[in-house]
Amino acid sequence: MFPKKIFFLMNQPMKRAPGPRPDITQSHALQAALELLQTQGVLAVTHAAISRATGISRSTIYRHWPNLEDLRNAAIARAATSPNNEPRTNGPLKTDLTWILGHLMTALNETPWGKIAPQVIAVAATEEHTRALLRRWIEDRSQDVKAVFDAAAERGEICENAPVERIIEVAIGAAYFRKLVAGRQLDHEWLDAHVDMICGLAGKPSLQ
Amino acid sequence: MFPKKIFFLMNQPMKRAPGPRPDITQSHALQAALELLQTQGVLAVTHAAISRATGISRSTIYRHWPNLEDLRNAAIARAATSPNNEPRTNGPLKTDLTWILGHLMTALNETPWGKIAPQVIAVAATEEHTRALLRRWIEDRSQDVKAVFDAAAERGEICENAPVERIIEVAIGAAYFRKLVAGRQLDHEWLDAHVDMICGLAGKPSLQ
DNA sequence: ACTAATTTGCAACATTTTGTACCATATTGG
DNA sequence: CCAATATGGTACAAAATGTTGCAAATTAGT
Repeated sequence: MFPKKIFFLMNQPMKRAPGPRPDITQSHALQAALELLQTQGVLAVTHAAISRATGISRSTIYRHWPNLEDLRNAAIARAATSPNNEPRTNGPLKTDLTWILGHLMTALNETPWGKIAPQVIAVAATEEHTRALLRRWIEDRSQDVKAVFDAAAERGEICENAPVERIIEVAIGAAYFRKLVAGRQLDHEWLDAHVDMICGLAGKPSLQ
Repeated sequence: MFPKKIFFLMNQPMKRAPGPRPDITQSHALQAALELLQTQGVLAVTHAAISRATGISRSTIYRHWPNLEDLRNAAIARAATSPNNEPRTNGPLKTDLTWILGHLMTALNETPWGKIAPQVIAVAATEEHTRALLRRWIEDRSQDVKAVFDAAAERGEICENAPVERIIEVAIGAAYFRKLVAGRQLDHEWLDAHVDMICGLAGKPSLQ
């Protein structure tokens, strides 16, 4: 017992956690919350529903997240982890734009983010953390596109007085609006036409 | 009593409704629901909250709308009534676009619709009627802009192979995204630059 | 293998909200 | 004044949030 006491005194926290890994339960619960959010909206994300879906008891869920809002935020945060999209900045502007906006398109079409984004936007209107998360996501995407434009500018492919910030906003905003608000499809036909349009806004007429 | 009986037999329904005008209670309740939706999101729209805000009893609210979803939809429908924006189609494209997109700007900035739109978009993901309402609103705005473009085309101000449908989507979508998703400001400076951009997409180079 | 820490599941409980039903009351057209 | 109707209040069942206490299962360290 003597060495144990020494050990205890040395690193006070004694942190290691036994019991079934909380990571697993957390992961399951968040996954279930995310699916409810995707398929049935904010109102359907309840402790009872998650418990039914995962088999995790209600009290355990309360232990991990003190209230429902925290759980929702955690689930949203998990879906908002940016896919590491290295933007390509070698080729001509049109090629690079097709690459990076194609990534945005698949993110909206095929990842959880695309499905929960409308809910996130609604929650962000009244909830601080979610608002920050949304801003961050948009900022990240904007930076990706900006990198493409900066490289194109360096190669002299861009009209000097082009309002790059606004063009980026239009490039991303139109995709969001078409898919999430208007409920129309984002496909390769759309992508090509969209990229043409954006290039037309920024590129030098002589290069088109 | 004889004439009364005759009257009764003549127009059977006997429809007139005594008691305090239901229109007023309905109006108050919907107004309260709308304000809750604007300030605190979907989750805050409850019978109790509306009752507290208006003084109308809970049972009366239930009589008017059998469940909460109906009440929400009614409140949303009330805010979605299109402001009768007669688009101007006389002047040059740039002037007309500034007029109609200025109306869109003020709608997003100053009407209830601008504040509840994020909530509406979220609800529309899982609720049929709201989805239809949202589509309708967007369709109406698109038609306004389209009228401007059609008139400009008639005057020969528009490049013939310009993808008008896509340009309209971008014109409206960018405003939505900037205001509702990115949380940035729509002001006259933005409007002028945006109109310039849109004109650049559609107009003949010779006219600019 | 044993101990001790920690997580989990279960049950009980108070509170809030949705939704229903009934009854007395106030209002109003005829 | 009468009859129809809307309203307010209360009572009630069901579901959801959030809290608390306790027994059982799991696991790191000795």
